[in-house]
Amino acid sequence: MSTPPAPRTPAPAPGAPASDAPALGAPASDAPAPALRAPTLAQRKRQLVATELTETALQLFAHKGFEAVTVDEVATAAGVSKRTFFRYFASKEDVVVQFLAGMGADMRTALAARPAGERPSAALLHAVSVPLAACGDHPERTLPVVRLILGTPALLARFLEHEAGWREELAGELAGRLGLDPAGLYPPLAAGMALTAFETVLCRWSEDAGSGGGGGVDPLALIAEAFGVLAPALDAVRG
Amino acid sequence: MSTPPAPRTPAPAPGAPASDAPALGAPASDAPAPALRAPTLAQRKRQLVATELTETALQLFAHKGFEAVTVDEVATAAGVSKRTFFRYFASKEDVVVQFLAGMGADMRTALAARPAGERPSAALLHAVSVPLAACGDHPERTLPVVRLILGTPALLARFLEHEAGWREELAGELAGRLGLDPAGLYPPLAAGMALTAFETVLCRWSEDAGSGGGGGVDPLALIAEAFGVLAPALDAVRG
DNA sequence: CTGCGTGTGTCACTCGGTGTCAAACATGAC
DNA sequence: GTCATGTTTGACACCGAGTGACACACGCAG
Repeated sequence: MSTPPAPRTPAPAPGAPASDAPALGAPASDAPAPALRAPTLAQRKRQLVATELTETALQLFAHKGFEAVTVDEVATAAGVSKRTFFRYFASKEDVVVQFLAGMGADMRTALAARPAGERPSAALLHAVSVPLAACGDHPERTLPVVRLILGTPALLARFLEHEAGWREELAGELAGRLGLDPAGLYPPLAAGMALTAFETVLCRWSEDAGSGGGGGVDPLALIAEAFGVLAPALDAVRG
Repeated sequence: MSTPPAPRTPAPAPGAPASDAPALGAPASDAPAPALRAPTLAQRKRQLVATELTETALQLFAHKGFEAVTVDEVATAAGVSKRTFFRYFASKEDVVVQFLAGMGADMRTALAARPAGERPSAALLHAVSVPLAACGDHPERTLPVVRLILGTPALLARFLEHEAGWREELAGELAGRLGLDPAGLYPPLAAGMALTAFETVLCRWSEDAGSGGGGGVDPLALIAEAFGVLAPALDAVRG
C-alpha cells in the first residue's frame, strides 16, 4: 500500500528515544554504536516500566484472551495507572504489536546490506529470514506472541497494517538496489511476495510448532522452500 | 493466514438474509435465482435504511474524514438512532468495508468457474479481475471508497483483515482445483501473490486515476501486467 | 379487539483513549 | 541548603465506540 505507516505512536513519550520493550527482531546487535553508551538513569527507569507493562500484559492476554483483559487491569497489575499505560503505548494492541516493531527495520537494513549484484530472490530471502531466525531461536518467547496475534482479529489487523508499512520500505530499498522506478509495478509486487511468504511461513510455523517451547519445524527451512516457489518471478525483473 | 475471518458481523440483523448495502463486487447478477422473487416488505424497508445509512456515512466521511465523523452524526443524519446504526453495521468501519464485502466471494466463485485445466496464473488473473473490472466500470462510485480506505489507517487495517480471509478462501479453492494439500505452502502462497497484485493495482489505480470521475488508467491492464511478473512462479506448481 | 413478532428509540453502562491539572520527583545553579 | 526547572505520574473529567435491557409502535393472524 502507499499509505504512510501513519505514526500510530503519537507519544513515543517525551524522554524516550524511540522503541521501548525488548524488540523481537534483531539480536539487538552490540557493536554498531560504541559511542553513546550512557542510557540516562531516567531512560532506564522508563525502560523498566515498559518491560514490566509488556510482560504483565502478555501474561494476562495469554491467560484470559486479548479482549477479555482491560487496560485498567494491565496497568493496575503492573502497578501504574491507566493513564500511564497510554503514555507508554499508543493503544492496547500496541503492547503486543510493538513487540515485533523492529522486524520491518531489520528486514530493510538486512536487504540494504546484501551485495549489490545479488539476485532479488536471494536478497529478499535473506532480508525476510532475519526476523524468522529470531523466531526460530527463541520460540518460547516468540511463539505465544505470534499465536496471540494470529488468533486475535484486532491484533491481526494491526499486524497487517504494520506489514503494509514494511512493504513500502522494502519496495523502496529494492527499487534503489535495482535502479527501478519506485512507482513501477515490480518493487511493491516483489516486496509483497516476500512478505506473503513471510506471513505464510509464520502462520504455518505457529500452527505446527508443538505447544511446548521447542518449535517443531524450522522457519528458515520453510522460508527457503517458499522462496523456491517465488524465485522464478522475483528474478525475472523487467521493471 | 489461517485465522478464520471471525464473523465480525455478529448481528446480520434478525430479519435480513445476509448482505445489505449495494455490494461493489459482482454486477449483482440478475438471473441466478428466478424463484424466491419476493423480498418481504420488511426486507425492503431494511434495505432502504441500510443504503440510506451507507450513503450518508460515505458522504460524511468523504467530506470530513473518517475519524472526524461520529456514529451519532451518521445515524442522526440518516434519521435513525445510534443504536439502530449498530443493528445494521457491526462497527463504524463496517459501513465502508462492507461496501466491498462481496469481493472475496466474487473472486472465489470466479476462480471456481474457471476451466479445470487452466494454468493457475490465468485462473487467478481472471478471479482477481472481477472486482477490478467493477472498479474500472464505475470509478465515480468506487474511487472515493477505495481512496478513503487506503487513506485511513483504521479502514486499511480492516480491509487487510478481510483480505486475509479471502486469501484462505482462494487457497482452499486453488488446492481443490490442483489436487494439492491445502496445508501445503503453494496454495496460500499463490493466493497471497494474487492478492498482493490485486492490492498493488488497486493502490496504483487509486493514485493515478484523476480526481475527476473517469479513472486515468485501466485496472485490468495493470493487473494483467502484474500477473505477467507473477506467472512464472504461479505456474511452476510443485506442491 | 387482542395477541404476537419484529424493529426501533431511550437509557444506562463498559471500555478504549485523551486533555488537563496538580503533586512528586530528579536535576542543576547559586 | 534552597530555589528554580523540567519530567513523570496519578487523579479526574471527558469523548466516542459498542452493548444490554426495556418499553413502545407497527403490521399481521386469530
